Amino acid sequence: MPKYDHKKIESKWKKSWEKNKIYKTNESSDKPKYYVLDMFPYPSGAGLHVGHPKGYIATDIVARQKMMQGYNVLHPMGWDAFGLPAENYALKNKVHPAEATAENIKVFKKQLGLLGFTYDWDREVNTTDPEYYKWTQWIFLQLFKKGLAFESYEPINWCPSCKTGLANEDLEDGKCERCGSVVEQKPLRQWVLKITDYAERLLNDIELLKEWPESIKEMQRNWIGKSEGAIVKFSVVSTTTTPSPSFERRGNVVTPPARGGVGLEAGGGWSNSFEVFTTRPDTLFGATYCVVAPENKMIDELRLKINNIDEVDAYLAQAKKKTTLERTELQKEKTGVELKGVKAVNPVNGEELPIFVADYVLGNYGTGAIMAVPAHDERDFEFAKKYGIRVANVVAKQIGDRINAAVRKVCVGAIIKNKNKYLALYDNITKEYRLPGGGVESNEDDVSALTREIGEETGYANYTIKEFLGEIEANFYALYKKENRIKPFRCYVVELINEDKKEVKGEDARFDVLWLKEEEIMEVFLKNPVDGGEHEMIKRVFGVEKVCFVDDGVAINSGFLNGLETKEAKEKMIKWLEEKGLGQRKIQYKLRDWVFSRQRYWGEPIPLVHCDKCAQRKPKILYIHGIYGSAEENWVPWFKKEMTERGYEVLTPNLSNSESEVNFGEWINELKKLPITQGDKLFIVGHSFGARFACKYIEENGWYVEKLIMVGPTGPSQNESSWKALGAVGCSEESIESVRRLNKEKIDLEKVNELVNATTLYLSDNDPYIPMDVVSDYVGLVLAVRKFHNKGHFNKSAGILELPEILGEFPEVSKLNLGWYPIPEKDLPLELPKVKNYEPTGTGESPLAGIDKWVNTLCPHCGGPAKRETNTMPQWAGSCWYYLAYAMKFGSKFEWNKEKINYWNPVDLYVGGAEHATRHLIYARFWHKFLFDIGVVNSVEPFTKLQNVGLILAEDGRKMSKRWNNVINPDDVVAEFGADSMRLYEMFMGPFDQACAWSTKGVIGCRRFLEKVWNLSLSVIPSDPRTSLVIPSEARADEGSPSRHDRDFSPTATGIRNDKNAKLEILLNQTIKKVGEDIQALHFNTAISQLMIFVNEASQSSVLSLQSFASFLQLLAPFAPHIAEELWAELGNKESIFKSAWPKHDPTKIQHSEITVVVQVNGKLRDEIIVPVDISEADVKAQALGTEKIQKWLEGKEPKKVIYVKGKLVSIVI
RNA sequence: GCCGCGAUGGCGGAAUUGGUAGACGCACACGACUCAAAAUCGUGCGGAGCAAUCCAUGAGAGUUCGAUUCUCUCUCGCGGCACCA
Repeated sequence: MPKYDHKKIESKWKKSWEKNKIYKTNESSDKPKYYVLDMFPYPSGAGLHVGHPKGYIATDIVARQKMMQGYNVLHPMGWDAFGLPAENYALKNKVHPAEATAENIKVFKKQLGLLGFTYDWDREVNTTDPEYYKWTQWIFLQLFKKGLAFESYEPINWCPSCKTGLANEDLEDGKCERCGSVVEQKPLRQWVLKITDYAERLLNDIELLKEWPESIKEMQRNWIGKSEGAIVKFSVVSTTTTPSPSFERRGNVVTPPARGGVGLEAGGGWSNSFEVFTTRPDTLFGATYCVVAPENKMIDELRLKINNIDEVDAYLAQAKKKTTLERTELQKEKTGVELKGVKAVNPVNGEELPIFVADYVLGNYGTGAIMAVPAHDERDFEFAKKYGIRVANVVAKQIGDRINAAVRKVCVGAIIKNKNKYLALYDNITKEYRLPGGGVESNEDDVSALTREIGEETGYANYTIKEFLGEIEANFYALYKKENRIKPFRCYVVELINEDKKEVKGEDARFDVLWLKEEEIMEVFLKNPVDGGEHEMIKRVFGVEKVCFVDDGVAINSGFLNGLETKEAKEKMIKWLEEKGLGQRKIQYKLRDWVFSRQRYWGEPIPLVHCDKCAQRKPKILYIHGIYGSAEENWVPWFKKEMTERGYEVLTPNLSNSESEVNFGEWINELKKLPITQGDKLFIVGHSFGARFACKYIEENGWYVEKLIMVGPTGPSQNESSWKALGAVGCSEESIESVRRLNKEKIDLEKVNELVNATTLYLSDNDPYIPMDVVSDYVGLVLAVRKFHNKGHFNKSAGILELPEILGEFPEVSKLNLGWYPIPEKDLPLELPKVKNYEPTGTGESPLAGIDKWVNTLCPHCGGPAKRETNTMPQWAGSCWYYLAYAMKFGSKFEWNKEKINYWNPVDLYVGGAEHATRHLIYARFWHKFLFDIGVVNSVEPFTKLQNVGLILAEDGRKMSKRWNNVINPDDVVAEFGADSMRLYEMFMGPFDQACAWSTKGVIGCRRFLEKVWNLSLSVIPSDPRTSLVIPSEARADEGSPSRHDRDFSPTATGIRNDKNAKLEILLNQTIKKVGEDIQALHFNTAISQLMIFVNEASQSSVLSLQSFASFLQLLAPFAPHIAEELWAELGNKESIFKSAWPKHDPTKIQHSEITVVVQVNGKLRDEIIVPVDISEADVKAQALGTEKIQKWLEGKEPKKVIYVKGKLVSIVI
């Protein structure tokens, strides 16, 4: 047999596998499915280095093992090919990005091919393929239709070098993640995805991700950044007496939105309130000033009331110039300017507080304004110190538990001063700080007690008592004595005369005497968790609150909150605010909406069209009243006024209310006369009978409705008592009969559901006509149900003349995307036009904007002239759903085949770099949840198990990079040592998820191992005939019977049966067990180590059977597929090793009949004994005690205790 | 600053329901084979000591018969977030 020639073997088997399509996967299989996925690569021009394939090797190993274990395995590969680098490369080299990408993919594919992966290339996907991005666009359109994509003009992060807007996730330290340029804030029209609507679910469902690394989950939690707190409303008063001139806008001010914050009074007055967000509503009494962010529009609205507006403007201009980077990184000192002439009124105590503008408050978090509580917030504290603002302490440290506290005798304590330092004692036993002092004995006065204590505890003898600070009550847990205490504590200031001291003896020697500076001693005591009165003493000596206290504690100086712990105080304050209408509970997230447009060429076109004419049309609300109802009663007039102010057109037809019966046809006819046309943003509110009728109307009309709100709707669940109640208020029999009739008439709820984007149902617990049960009448609709208390039938007889809750159902008009229409789905994909000039413009316009022929189109709605959206999607779009695409591929096309998608979904194992934690992995989870919501995938989460790949560093320990000239190319490694050696080495380097430096010597070590295997085969496989051992594919290794084989080389037949043989058999079984388990756990390094142990042992023992060697090859096959396949064939097998069944270990053969038990004396290893495996505890103990060595260690003493750990050790305690 | 993770021979690393620390590989040393070298095979390989034995898993303490594994404090390194109220 020839020497191990990797080149020959590897090319031979690659061809064979390809030809026989052994990796071809299909869904028609009765085997269980297993979906292993790699994060698909971005095909860069540089090609692969050895680090890239590490993850692919791991998935390949798992895929091959799973195949052998009888799973139907999907292990695909594709290309994430849109994005800036390809475009930049193309620009530089004057080739079209499509061509450059195709070229790069070719190189990548060839490189990957060298490593012998199991990809089913028939399922290859490429995000830049129009057939692929047809579906990226389709998903975007679904998001658009559900109101989750909206047009925004807020300033966004703009990279001046990449010339495009970026999402929050695309920044690193305020710099562009791609090119490192400092990002600017630029107001820009853009498309934004409302990922924040999913924030809560993205956060909660992290719980479901049991098999994700904890670190990634933590990063996602932090990124989502949930904070619970409250919104508090502060009113603003003017302190200037000069009457303001008639209101006039200055400068280029954008019309303020109606949302939150400051509103203008109708008469053109000035703003009179603003809102802040806080997580510490319990500290409201401690607010001593307020801060608004420079971006906050209230400054403009207040400007006529601000006396120092020039100074403020200067600050705003300066703040605007600062980049995000400067605002965060160069944050050394906080700056700000007071808005003179106005004051904020603290709602809880009416105090007038100064208002500042300062850029330490962010415009895009919370409300862009804060209440500042310097005593309990580090940042506010810093700012307050700088500007000399009052600090008001309203939270005290939580001290002992009063209930179980022992009242102690009067104590004295001292702060000892020496020059500018102060003395603190550090207790080495309890690890706490305290001040010298102690109890006053019955025969002492304060001074003698103090003198005694200072002497005992510090040793100092020469000092004068300077000042008595008064008595305080200290309530605390005394660690040293382990009890709760309350003590009257009398405080003195003492000054040292000189440092002469006596030795400290006895119990008091446990103290270290520390001399601390003012700041240090405050730090030590004000932050010390245990406080025996020191906190208060320090405050009295140094003046109040020079250190701010941010922890939870007990409310003080806080009116009705006094004495409550932080948690309770928060709750009580929120309740108070809500009752008074001065604020409400609020949950805030750090997660920002996803800026989804890029002003570049190489991305998916956004499939929307804008029609100026249609944009002029207001969104419409159709209100349908109930029987005997009208549009002039109940809350309708109020509602009409409110919504008209918000920019909606509210249609409230009075429908014919015949005394005898309602004529559906007539109602429909009357509604058809209303000025509503297809394509209008239409909202429908139906009350009572009007609600059910609304469903009927939608069904017949067939137009798309943004939202249907059903208030106390009639339904088949209404019963005799509701009819009676109706009769009682004078409803005629005929009318009741018509309601009954419509209730019975079938409404196609499924169709209604398709036409309506969202449905909400309002019910009241004391509605005389509508029982809560009507919910079940509408289960066909995906609806939100809101149950109200005590609102009757939502009419004037229940006293309902306003229904404030309903206002929240309607989005701001600016988020309704007026004038925007999706292109019809049948026209997808909207292909990226082929152009000559795809350079970014840098103006904020996409290069596509310059192609008139492409831009100008017709409005899908009115048929008039319209323009296409010219921004493209970000690189992350295509990767949000690619794992589904592999299951959707049919030839060169994709098809949303739910059955096939759901066969594979979710991904069982997903392997990739940790750098995607807060981008791809959040974006993909978001899209997946959305797809679940619209019913096109069957799981809430896309990836069951996630595994991070550790980086491979260069041999010098640095990152592999052209710059350092330390890149190792896999092609070279494969050529020199073979793909099998490289695969083996990359898995052997260390723990899979850990970074590790490349070592060529290490590769050689793995190569040597494979050569050993090769040589082992020489000694095992008889040279002739070659068809010596065939293991049928369905055979299990552990049940293979000798009769199935052409020849029998089993140990029994050859007559070799000895110790060595049994030993090797046990080792093989152990190896089968360990390798199987280790692959499962992705502990490849230890699996390989076990394989090495087996080969070392087998090489030396010369009793290896063919059968055992075959099992070994099966274990090796996932790691080193080529050599394993070659030797497998040498054994005479006609079918691929990957069609064979993964070996199973024999549980009776993993343990030797005799085991070594070690004997410890007092925890130290002293001897070992060899005993039968089934020895009894008594016997093993007796034997252990009996050995010569142990007898020597016992020195005749009786053992106190003998512990036996089964099969491992005996521990003797003497 | 906050959050998370980690620290074991000359190097990569193994061992955690607490039970023989250093598996496996690399490097190194010696020996065999060879005229010689490479390759290969064999032996050794944490430190100290002739040895018995002692010391050793970042440092210090604690719990335990017994700690790399659990608890506390600290140091260093890596990753993430960073004025998010």
